[in-house]
Amino acid sequence: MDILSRNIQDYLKHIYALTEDGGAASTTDLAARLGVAPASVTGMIQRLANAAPPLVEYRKHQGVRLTPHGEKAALEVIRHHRLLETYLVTMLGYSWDTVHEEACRLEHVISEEFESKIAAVLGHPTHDPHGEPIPNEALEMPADQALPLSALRPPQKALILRVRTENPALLRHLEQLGLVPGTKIQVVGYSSFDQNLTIHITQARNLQHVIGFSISSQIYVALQSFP
Amino acid sequence: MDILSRNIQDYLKHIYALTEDGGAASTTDLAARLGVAPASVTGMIQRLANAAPPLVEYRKHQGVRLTPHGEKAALEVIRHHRLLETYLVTMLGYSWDTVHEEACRLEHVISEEFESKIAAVLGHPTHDPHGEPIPNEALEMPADQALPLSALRPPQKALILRVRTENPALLRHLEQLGLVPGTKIQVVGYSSFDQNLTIHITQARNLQHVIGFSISSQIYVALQSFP
DNA sequence: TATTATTTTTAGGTAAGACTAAATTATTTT
DNA sequence: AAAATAATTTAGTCTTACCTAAAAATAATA
Ligand SMILES: [Mn+2]
Ligand SMILES: [Mn+2]
Ligand SMILES: [Mn+2]
Ligand SMILES: [Mn+2]
Repeated sequence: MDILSRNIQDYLKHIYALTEDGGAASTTDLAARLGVAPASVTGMIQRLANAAPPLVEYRKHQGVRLTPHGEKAALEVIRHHRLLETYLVTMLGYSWDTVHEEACRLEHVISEEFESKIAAVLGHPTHDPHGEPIPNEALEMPADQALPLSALRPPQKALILRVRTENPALLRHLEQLGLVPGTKIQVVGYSSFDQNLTIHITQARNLQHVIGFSISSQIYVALQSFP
Repeated sequence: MDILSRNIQDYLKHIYALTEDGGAASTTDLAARLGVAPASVTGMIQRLANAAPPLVEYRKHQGVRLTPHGEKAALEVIRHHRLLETYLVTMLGYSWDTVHEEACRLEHVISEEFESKIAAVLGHPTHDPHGEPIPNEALEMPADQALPLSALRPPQKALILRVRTENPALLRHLEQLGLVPGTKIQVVGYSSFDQNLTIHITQARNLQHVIGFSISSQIYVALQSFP
């Protein structure tokens, strides 16, 4: 298993995302993310587990997690992806809702030379246009203590760090609302019935929005010191 | 045959190159260029000929040529390739002997948006770093009346237009000799025994090189008006 | 705990695109 | 024209990566 096919690279990338916070990645979740039948995932998972060296650790019906080898390979793809997104937005004027698709194709074919050249041109960025951390050249992921906006309650204040979606329509929506990385906000309302949050955008005088859980759980923030 | 696989795209590109000056492309030549067994080429050619619409015209043992459909597809890939090469050299500092490989992978995955963005950034270039013409947006190939340097005899003068090789070692060699697009030269010697040409570089006082046919036939020039 | 419902795996198939070895066809040479 | 050589095609396999349908295992519910 010397050179990894682009399909395998995508599998590893998605397994990484699904296992980032602890648990194992289930067959169904992977199938949904990859747009593929669950049976196909089972087949691929078995190949990844039987590879030499193994890329995932797998116990039937228990889901998968990455081995150190698999994680390294995943981080390499993720670095490519996020550097590319940054490059496309910064240097070629892509909008943040369209970069993902392009980067998802390019990530598998660029050389290490290309990677290091765009990293240099960009000044070795640590975060992509959505605020996602970019692993450094040694593939270490910059740590941050982000938590989902959905976990906040009034009157907590926070700084938006990243937006964890690739959905172009949602990204355009968030941009319209001003809920982008770098924005300072305050939670000013919460409804326990539907989990809606009312968000006030600190910089703007009377701008506030009511957002549902499916949005607030995708936005990651850093809590601001609070008197 | 709606979307063409990258393998098919490469086949079409190489068929274009082999048929550019008239004739048909033979199975063996294609196999050599693609780094694949002749039998594999036969298999692929049959698929290309039976596609709807057909991409090549094929008669057993007679070689192939592109249909108008196939040619359009080939030119699309060639435009991608040459724009990419130009971008990599101009914007990312690649050297002209290393761009080919990178462009050959990227050409199959960039979107039309990417194509038009880099074309715009570069100011819609008409030639790539090797002097090869870049088809315009309508996929029309800019015409030029280039002829191989190997066809010249003393004391003809010429301007180097392009270098038709992807061989990194040869490209580095030519750069060293100063035989790059834009250079003005004069043929000052010819040996009918080995077809060697002695080339004088006009700009430089006493710089001249003896080059063999396998090099001079790869360099394309425009004849300079001659008294 | 027994029965459903959900999730996951197995079994059997397909399509691309490559390979090798053997068979054919074309082209040269004698 | 026959024989030898070179080029091309056919036949039979292989790998990757997907699919559907059926079987099996796990989780949820009565
Ligand atoms: Mn991808
Ligand atoms: Mn991103
Ligand atoms: Mn290519
Ligand atoms: Mn070129």
